[in-house]
Amino acid sequence: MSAGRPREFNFDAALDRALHVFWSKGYEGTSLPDLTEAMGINRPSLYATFGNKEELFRKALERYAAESKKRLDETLDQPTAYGAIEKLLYGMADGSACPKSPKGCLLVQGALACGEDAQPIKEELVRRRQAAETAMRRRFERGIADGDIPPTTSASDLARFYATVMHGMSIQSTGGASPDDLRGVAQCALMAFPRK
Amino acid sequence: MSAGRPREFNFDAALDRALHVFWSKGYEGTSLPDLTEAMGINRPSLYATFGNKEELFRKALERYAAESKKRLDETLDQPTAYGAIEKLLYGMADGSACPKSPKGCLLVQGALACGEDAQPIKEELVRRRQAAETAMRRRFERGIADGDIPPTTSASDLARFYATVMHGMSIQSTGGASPDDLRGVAQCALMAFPRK
DNA sequence: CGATTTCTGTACCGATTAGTAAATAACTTT
DNA sequence: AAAGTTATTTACTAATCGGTACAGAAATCG
Repeated sequence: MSAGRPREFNFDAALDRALHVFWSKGYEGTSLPDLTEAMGINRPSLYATFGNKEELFRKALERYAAESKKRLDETLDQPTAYGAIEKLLYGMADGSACPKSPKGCLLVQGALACGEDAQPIKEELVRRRQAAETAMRRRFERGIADGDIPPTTSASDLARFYATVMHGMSIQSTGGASPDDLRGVAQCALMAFPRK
Repeated sequence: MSAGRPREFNFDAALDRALHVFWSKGYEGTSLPDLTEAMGINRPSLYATFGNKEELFRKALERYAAESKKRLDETLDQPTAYGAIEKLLYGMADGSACPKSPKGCLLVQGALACGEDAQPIKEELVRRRQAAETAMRRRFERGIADGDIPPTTSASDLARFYATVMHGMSIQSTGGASPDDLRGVAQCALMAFPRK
């Protein structure tokens, strides 16, 4: 054990609380009192442990994105590209039912439109969304190589389309759409999947 | 002409400037100095003329939504439901090219995730998005009645799907997607349109 | 003309923002 | 036990937030 007074709170639990606040209120909509109250710590502890508001957000985002990427990769790892995107869309619809998590996707809710201060955060989220789209594109490229997607298909167009649908689902979710509503959206979106 | 000192700025022009600020920065991301600077007026004039920040937003939103609804209704008024949604999606893709307007849709960008203060605004935007979805649903119902959509189709599911795609396109647009990128999305989305 | 009305500009308000200085408390190390 | 290290607490800072009081300016009304 390291020297000095041990911290009285759990790092991961506190970060998780912060994540949930940012997730539901967005970066700009979250105040430091919001954070300290949810995390159960006071301000200097927050600053000493996590840097500042922006760094705290980035740490929370990192945790969210790591978990998120893991699930994405697992979900995309299906025998066929169609099966992969099917599981992804329905997974998102069903995941929206979870009452423990805020609605929607942090990469969308976090900082979509914002003032100058939050611009770097906004851009970081754009990059992360791009990364997710790229993962999907690669899965579709594999699908073309595997022969389960027609070779004339544009993998990047298709990936952009499904990324778009998922972002839209995030909005629908915060707007009060039920998991069943979202399953309907997923079903429609799958009708766009290219077939020979 | 009414008594008293005439105002030195143009009401509509100032409101339009305010709209553009809210549109690009969101409700919470917009500060009063942002507004007064863009509108070319000082604070007391803003309050005397438009109420307060929230009322100003609502007035700007009203103007945006009126214009938006007009275009939506015009666009949906096509001979076939497919033609209507086709024109709507491509119109959105091409509209994103306009350098005068901020990227994305105000109904999405305005207040997606926010703190307590902005919650009423957020809810108002949810209602407006719902209204747009309803207009689309009605067009699809007409399409079913007209016989150009298979009668087994769920108009509400289909409307929710295309609303979802459009919201997603708004996000793609702020994320830097080009009109061409969005046209690709539109093309994919149209593949989901029900056929006999 | 004077009186009235309405807008503009400056200068302010209290509240809240993100961030910190300094004292104390709790631990390890020597 | 003393010294060194780190965390917690309270209290604070400067800046910004949304909103306003008040005085002067510019018009119409009588």
